[in-house]
Amino acid sequence: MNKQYKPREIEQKIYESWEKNKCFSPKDSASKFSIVLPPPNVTGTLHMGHAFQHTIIDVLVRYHRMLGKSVLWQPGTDHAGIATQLVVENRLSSSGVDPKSLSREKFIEEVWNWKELSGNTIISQTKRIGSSADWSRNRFTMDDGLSEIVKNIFIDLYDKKLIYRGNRLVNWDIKLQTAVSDLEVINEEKDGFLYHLIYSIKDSDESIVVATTRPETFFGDTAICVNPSDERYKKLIGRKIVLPMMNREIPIISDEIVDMEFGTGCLKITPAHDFNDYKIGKKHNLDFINILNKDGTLNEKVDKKYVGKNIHDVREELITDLEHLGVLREKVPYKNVVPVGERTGEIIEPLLTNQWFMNMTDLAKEGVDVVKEKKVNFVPKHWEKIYFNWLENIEDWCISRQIVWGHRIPAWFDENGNVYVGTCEDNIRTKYKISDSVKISQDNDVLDTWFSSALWPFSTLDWKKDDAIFNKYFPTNLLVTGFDIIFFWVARMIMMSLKFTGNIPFNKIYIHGLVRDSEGKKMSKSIGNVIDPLDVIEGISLDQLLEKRTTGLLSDNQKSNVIKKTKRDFPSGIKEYGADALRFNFCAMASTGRDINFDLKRIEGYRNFCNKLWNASRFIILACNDYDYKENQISKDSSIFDKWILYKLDSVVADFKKYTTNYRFDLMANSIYDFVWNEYCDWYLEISKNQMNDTTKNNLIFSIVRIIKVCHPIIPFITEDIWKEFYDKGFVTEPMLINSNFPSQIRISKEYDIESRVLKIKEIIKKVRKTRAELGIHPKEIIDVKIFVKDASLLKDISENTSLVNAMSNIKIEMVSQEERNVEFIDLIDDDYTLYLKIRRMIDTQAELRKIEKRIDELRRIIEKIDMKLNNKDFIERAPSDIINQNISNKTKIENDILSLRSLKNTLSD
RNA sequence: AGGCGCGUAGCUCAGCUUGGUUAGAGCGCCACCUUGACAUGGUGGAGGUCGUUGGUUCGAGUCCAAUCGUGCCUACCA
Repeated sequence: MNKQYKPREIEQKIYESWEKNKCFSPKDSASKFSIVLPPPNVTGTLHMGHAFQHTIIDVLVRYHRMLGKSVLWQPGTDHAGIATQLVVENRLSSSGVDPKSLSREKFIEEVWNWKELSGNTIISQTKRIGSSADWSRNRFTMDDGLSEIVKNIFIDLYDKKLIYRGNRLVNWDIKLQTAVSDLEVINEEKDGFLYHLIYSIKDSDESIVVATTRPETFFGDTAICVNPSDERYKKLIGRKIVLPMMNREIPIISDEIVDMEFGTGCLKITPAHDFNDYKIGKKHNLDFINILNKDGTLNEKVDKKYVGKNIHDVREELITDLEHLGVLREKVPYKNVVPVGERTGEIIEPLLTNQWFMNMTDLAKEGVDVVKEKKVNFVPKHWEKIYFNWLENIEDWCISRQIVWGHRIPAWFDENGNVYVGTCEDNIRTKYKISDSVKISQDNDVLDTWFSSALWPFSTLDWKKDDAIFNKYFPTNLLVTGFDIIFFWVARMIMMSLKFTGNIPFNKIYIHGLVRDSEGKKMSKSIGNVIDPLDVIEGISLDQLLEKRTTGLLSDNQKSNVIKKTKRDFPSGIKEYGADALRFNFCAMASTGRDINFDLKRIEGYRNFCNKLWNASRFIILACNDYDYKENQISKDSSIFDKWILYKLDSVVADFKKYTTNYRFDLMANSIYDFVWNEYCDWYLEISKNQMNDTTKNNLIFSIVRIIKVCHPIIPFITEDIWKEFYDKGFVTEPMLINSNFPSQIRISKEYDIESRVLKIKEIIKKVRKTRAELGIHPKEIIDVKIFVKDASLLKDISENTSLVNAMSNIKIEMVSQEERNVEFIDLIDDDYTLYLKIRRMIDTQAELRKIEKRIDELRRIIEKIDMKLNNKDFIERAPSDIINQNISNKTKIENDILSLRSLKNTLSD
């Protein structure tokens, strides 16, 4: 074995051997554990969020696999309609091809080509972090099988009248020229103005003033609305105003929705271009005047001068015109919220269009019920509120998109606009008895990507195709995902599974936090603060990192800042830490759903941990080189230390189980870290050096094998590599760790005082070390120590282990049978024993005395506090007796400490 | 505006559900140590009035109320 742990040399080879040996396919077993991967975008690359999520999943998957279950981790990717289409369009454009010049078929072919080219990137990256998904079952939402299910489900929902076609106001992205989901619209606060416009009232000299942030929509106004109880305007209700420039008459109506306090208390209504106005328009039966073309230009319904101009460009021009006409009364600065398309950054326009909708009322109710009935549970629980809130306010889902990459809607129109839904043209003609003479053509729209994602938990598990697979693995045990995706995925998966399989898709939903940069900012290409998980695994030079971070920035003037920060935070780039360290870090940071601030120093710590584990294994291999290990069991004549370490290891095993059930991966990681480093390496391995007999050798091997197993789900690569060494040495018989069994508790000892006995010995060693360090006595100088032991069991333990105590604190110990008072010695006093240290040489006496005084004062204050409790009648009467006893024994202990300190003080003062 | 989090050591975070050790960890810092698994290491240490104020209680980092700071989500009054 190498002296140093080098992840680069082992990780890829190990992953290949797992794949070659088909380790990720489910084993045959009665009990199962299954999980579907929320499909990542096929055009994307792996980011920290994926890496975090995959780590959590993989820990659970590997653990359950080691428990001997049939484990299926179902992977795959999502076709991401709009995002993918944009990528391909941009590629075509930059190679000089106008995407719009291609036919639908040709364009789709281009997308498939691109998918073949880039679609595997994220998969190979996922493998690089060790994900043990069953790649032989990899699925893609546009695959034939999945597409078939999508189509059939659409038809079924249509036949059940849950999907319908309607002319409604939708969020329209004028750049993409498609409807987008309101989840894909970001509301941004922007500086704007509140424009006060004067409309004159027909057949009178009077006028009315409306306030608006979007004056350009006035071309489409079809009413003015005031509050019915507004004294200022009451008399005007029912009158008409004349729309300036247009000379169109529109009524003044009234509705309680109008806030009298805001603006002028007078609202212009543009039903075809505003969601609230739409509702008012419906309620009051107003005209709906659409003033917009699909590309965002104004149509012939507006003043001639403005026809063909982009609605986002005309505001200034229009305001000038209105000012000339005397229509503009004032312009008040105002912060308003503007809806912006997530993908394009374009202002989203509400637009009246024909779209396909899914009625969500009943589906949502069932989705709420299963969570209320605890059939589906969120971890952490508070996310269910978010879930309820969304489902309880849900509107019908607009499922059609005006793009070409995606599942084409299985609907056909005849020349009169009648709609027919079926699997194909032939099916339609039979189903609806349409003769061949009638021309029909398929709808050009495709389905929202999330429609197919909603089916993912059952469509990927061979629903209606392979009952054996489906019945075995569905419902899945768990969904691991980010909170930002609760609506996109979680809610819709639940609703669609209930509808079509009659069952929930998973019974637990673990919601993890966001991975942020070290300052807590969201990682984003446009801010230039992204850290790629692959770069943490394999390392990256500063130059390459700078190049990565300065491409894709929002603006050029950010560049120098990004360069400065990157140089400050990563002066020599990023070192190679390996996938295991990254995974351990994610586990350690995964507390109760909190966001993670990504800290490289922390990763380094876990890389060091890997090195520690590596070297502990190496030590045991070297130490046991001559030992013929064949019995996988505990020797009868184990020392208390042998028993103690197995006892501690047992509780780590128990912890692991507990922390998988309550999803506390941070505590799991800490439990392992603390045990391996602070107990096993710092104490047991050091102790073993002083008692390197066959029993200990046996116990070293027995324990390290168990440790490697327990560590494997978190850090699979290094443990599998160490396992190979163990296999070669005959420590284990199973060739691959991934296929081995997770340790169960062995409940090693019936001697329940083992831990406290070992603790005593550790305490003696630590006391000596501490005194030595405080007095500045060189580590190499052997101190003469006498010990008087009152407790019989301790007396036995010490006499049997004097050489060990000597070696670990570099002293020469002598057992004495009575108290010794001697000025040459300082006393370290405890309940059960007193230590006398012969200190010949002292350094900086004054500083030492000051420290001792300070410490004595501290301890006195603590005693005062305890006394206050003990002297309090209420405390004695009301507090439970074990608490009182605890306080009493603490007091004794602290008093002993003070005595020891006084002895030290006296010795020093002499 | 409403909802949900967060505020504990220089930094990143546990601990709060179920109140009771001298409030913990990693990193960083200081001193010493190139001892045969590991300097990606060892030994020891310094560092915290648990955001603030009140309340409940024998006892509050933990429960309650208020308040300040901060982050996110939802909805928006045009």
